[in-house]
Amino acid sequence: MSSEIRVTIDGVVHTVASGSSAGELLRQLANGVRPIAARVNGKLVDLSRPVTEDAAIEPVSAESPEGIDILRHSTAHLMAQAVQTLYPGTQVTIGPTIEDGFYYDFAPPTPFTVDDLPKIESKMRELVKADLKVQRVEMPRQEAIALFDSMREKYKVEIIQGIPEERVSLYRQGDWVDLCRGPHVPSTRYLKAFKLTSVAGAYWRGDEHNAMLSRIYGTAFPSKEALEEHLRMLELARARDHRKLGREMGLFFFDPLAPGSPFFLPKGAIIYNQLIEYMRRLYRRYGFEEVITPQIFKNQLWRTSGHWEMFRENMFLTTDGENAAGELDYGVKPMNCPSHALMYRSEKRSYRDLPLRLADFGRLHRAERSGTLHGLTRVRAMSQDDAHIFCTEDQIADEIDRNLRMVREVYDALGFGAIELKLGTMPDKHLGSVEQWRQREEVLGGAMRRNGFDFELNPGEGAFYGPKIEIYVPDALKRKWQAATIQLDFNMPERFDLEYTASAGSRARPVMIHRAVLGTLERFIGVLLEHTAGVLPFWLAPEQMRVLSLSEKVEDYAGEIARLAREAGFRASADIRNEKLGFKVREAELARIPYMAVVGEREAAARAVSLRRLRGEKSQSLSLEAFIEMLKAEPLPC
RNA sequence: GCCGAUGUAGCUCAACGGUAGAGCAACUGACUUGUAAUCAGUAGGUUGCCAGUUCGAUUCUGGCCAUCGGCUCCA
Repeated sequence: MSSEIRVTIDGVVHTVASGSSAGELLRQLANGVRPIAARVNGKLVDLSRPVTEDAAIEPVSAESPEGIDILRHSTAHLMAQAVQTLYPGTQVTIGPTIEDGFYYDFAPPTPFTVDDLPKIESKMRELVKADLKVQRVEMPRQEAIALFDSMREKYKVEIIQGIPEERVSLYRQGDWVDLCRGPHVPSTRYLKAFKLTSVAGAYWRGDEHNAMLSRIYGTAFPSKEALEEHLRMLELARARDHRKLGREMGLFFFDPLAPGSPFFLPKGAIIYNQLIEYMRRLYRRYGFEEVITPQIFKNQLWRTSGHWEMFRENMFLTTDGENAAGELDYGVKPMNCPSHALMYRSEKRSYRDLPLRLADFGRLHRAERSGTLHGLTRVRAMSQDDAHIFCTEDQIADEIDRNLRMVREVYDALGFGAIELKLGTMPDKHLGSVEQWRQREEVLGGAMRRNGFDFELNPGEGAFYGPKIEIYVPDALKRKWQAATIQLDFNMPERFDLEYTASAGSRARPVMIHRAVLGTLERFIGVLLEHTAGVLPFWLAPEQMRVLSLSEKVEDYAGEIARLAREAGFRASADIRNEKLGFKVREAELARIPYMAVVGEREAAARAVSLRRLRGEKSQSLSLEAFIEMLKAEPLPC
């Protein structure tokens, strides 16, 4: 073994003694850096890691993405140490970092509550002050199992038993130790800016049949300033919560008598219906035909479709009252696909009819578990911009293309920059052969690539009847919600025995594609409100223009302007109350009205308006005709 | 459904084992207004619901309902 090695730091090669730590080498040979970890030959390691071979060494700063991740992971350890110190008998499980923070799942004698957080935080600060060295220890797997077994950490034992490597690494700080791959900060004193944010229940290994653990969420940053900035951002995001905006803007409300079922007030209904009208215009261009289908079906339909088996617990069941035994022999539809299958089957179909694209804004009801409801984004009563495409297997690729183009057009038009696509692949329970699945997954993947979409795999998350494209959009707090979806279905046509006559006169089975672009309108509106902070594009704004009068003397003129705007097809009103202009402006701003037309005696005399735009700094004077023309020039997305 | 929390006037929030209060909104009046809140007055509540403890419960306890943060599920 050579006693000298060559290390490259900042592009300069140094010859040094083997065995110095990465931290020492960086301190001596790199200029003025204060790393919390190091990257040696591309691999993240502790600063204390000895370097024993030729290597390129880079510092990892607390501010770098990897550094922040290490900081958060180390803070999770710090929290676990504090928790086990304060609550003896608590077992540790896992504590990963997540976007913007970390969590750690514990098995405590009694679940934690938010009241425990300040106590834990102050114990963490004590441990930071104690400046405990964080040391890596490697040992054979069996030895680690014995160690954690002696500590009665049964979850850790289970985790290590699942690790294939023969040696595992542990990290020790003070008298506390945890299994961990690392790396970590050199000492607890590096952890200066953290906050515990919430507690939650979480199932061991994410399975609801397992024990419920007690999870504590927290976050950490390289500096107090960065932490405070993050907390400020969270505050701002909460101001954009669609539930808050819905109340403030008078769009919708909920009543405990219909849990999970929004009531859309007149203004909210405008947004809802404008989105539907937008989709209808697109349908004309993209070749969809809208249909209207029943709401309630005999259970026989759900047995045929498979919903009885797969979805019954999420269905509202009912009866027409004529059933002598009092059975719930009808089900309220949770999806439109069975109706469309019946519609397909209502006529003899030829290959010349395909693709048949049936669109449906029908109302759907799903008995979602009570704990899962969430404002407009997770509801029990909803409509989707739903459609089912019946086509031949050869037509699938074209249809996927068509729908991906539609997705792009819609999300661009509505200003969603950051949509996330995933390909849900073959689940454990599936119909069809692995080869068929791989080929069909490739059809979807190929279509996404062809249309210039990046996507990730969502392994095993396809439907049992076929793979699917899932499109996610984030809310104000970066939670992802699935909106658009495109799913291939080879099962439903089978169950309903759907057929078409092929060109050769033979019988063939069509493929069914389930797809939605906005997804559920309720959810979409929720996410859209959070994206726009309620400042909607002109065509979606519930009230597009409001005339603000300065005094009683111009009441008539104000009313006339609103009337002219309404006659031109706009949603307009006049505020002729006895209030100061500032007050009226403020209310119009809070209602997010795109245009405010201020009129006083000056404007009335000149038949003009003083135009103020929403969130506008200054006003602009223009003639009444020019103003109406300006409204008319506002674009529709299509 | 599970874990934790919350529920007081339309909204945002106080208070408390002994008759529940503010700001905004609503209503009435005055002011006649120039680009994000004019002033004054009036009215508004079985403190989510149902039990229990207590001389007395909005407050303490239990159950239920709803909501919020997560988990699971999912558009």
